[in-house]
Amino acid sequence: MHPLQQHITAHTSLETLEFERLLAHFEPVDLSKGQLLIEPGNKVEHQYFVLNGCLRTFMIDSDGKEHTLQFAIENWWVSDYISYYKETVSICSVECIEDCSLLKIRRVDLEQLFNVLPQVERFFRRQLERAFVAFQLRILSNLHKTAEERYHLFIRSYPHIEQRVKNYQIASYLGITPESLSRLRKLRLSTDH
Amino acid sequence: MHPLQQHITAHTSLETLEFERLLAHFEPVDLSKGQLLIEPGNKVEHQYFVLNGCLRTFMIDSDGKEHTLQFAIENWWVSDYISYYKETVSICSVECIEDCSLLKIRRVDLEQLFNVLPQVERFFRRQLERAFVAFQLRILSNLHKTAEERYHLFIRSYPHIEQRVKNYQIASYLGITPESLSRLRKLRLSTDH
DNA sequence: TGATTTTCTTACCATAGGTCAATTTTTTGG
DNA sequence: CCAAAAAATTGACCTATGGTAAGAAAATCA
Repeated sequence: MHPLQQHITAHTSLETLEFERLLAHFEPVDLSKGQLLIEPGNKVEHQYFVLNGCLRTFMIDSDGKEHTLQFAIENWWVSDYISYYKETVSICSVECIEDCSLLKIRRVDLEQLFNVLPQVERFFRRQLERAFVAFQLRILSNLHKTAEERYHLFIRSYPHIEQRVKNYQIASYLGITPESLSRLRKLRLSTDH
Repeated sequence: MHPLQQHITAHTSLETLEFERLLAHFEPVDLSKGQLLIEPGNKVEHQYFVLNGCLRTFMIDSDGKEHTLQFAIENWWVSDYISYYKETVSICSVECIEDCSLLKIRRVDLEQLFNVLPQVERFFRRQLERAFVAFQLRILSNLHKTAEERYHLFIRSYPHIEQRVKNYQIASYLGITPESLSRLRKLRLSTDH
């Protein structure tokens, strides 16, 4: 079964014929490590399903510092969702941390499909519910957990991501400097938590 | 026009007959200032539309400190969305900051309605898109802005909320202590930013 | 494989924001 | 309208994390 079909049907029932109608609107995108899928200042007309590889959505602030909003690996969706939904130019970058093989779909095409395939709209609504919950939990986590607790929560929650990304990228996801992360990691090695 | 109908049709087209079918599934809830709409440890089966009043969703951590996820006033939706969507018992409280008049709908009823009224599902999907964007922006904001910047962003973004809630509640939304907020405010008075 | 670039670590000092405790101000409810 | 409770402020001190800089380690690529 197609990885996208498997992914969708894990969450929402969808006939094979319906899936094929949906799939027809996706186009493959292949990028190599280091390339940018989305650059700041452009319209964001697509979202992307990850077949293979690892990516990161991040913002560069006025001091030149990077802030990571999300990582994405196989079977995750990625885009600059702020700009995708607001229909504004991107404020974030999406970079390939590894060589990537993606499927892209245009927002307007997807919204057209919602009119004829209600189960597709349902899938994306549920996807959004899960993402929304994840971000609410992350806000709570940032509000009351220490950097060390957030780091350990991160590696427990995403062990397969931790191994594929740089520490400075994890630091920018946690909201600390690479130096602070390095200190936390050192601490942990000696006290074996 | 009913405030809920006005709110929905501002975002998604919906026939009056469809609206009435939806409205039939809402029930009024009236609470007075200080009462809890949702208490930790219970199932969260409803979400609520605010007709009148002001509420706050917050979590109490293991140190007894409060962390505010959202405020809600007229024409906003409120619940403990983490538990509502995950279908787990609540980890958050929702309290009435003022006397409140709400309309509640049960999640299972709403999902039934999605099957017969696609425009209702569409409305809630779009609602979720907007909320998702707001939370992504808040994450970015927490990652790189100082407490002072976040405070001023808050009062610029929600001037009508700022006037209706306590400073310690704003502090717990920003992720700082009431004492720190007090110091920021003092600073600002003298340097008129 | 070796040279170059990138990432990670460490040390030292700086600072935003936290903690605690006392006081003042505001709000609440009888 | 007043007493009590809640909220806000202030001051003194503290701590987690940031900033900077330099060297070590790891990754990249010609």
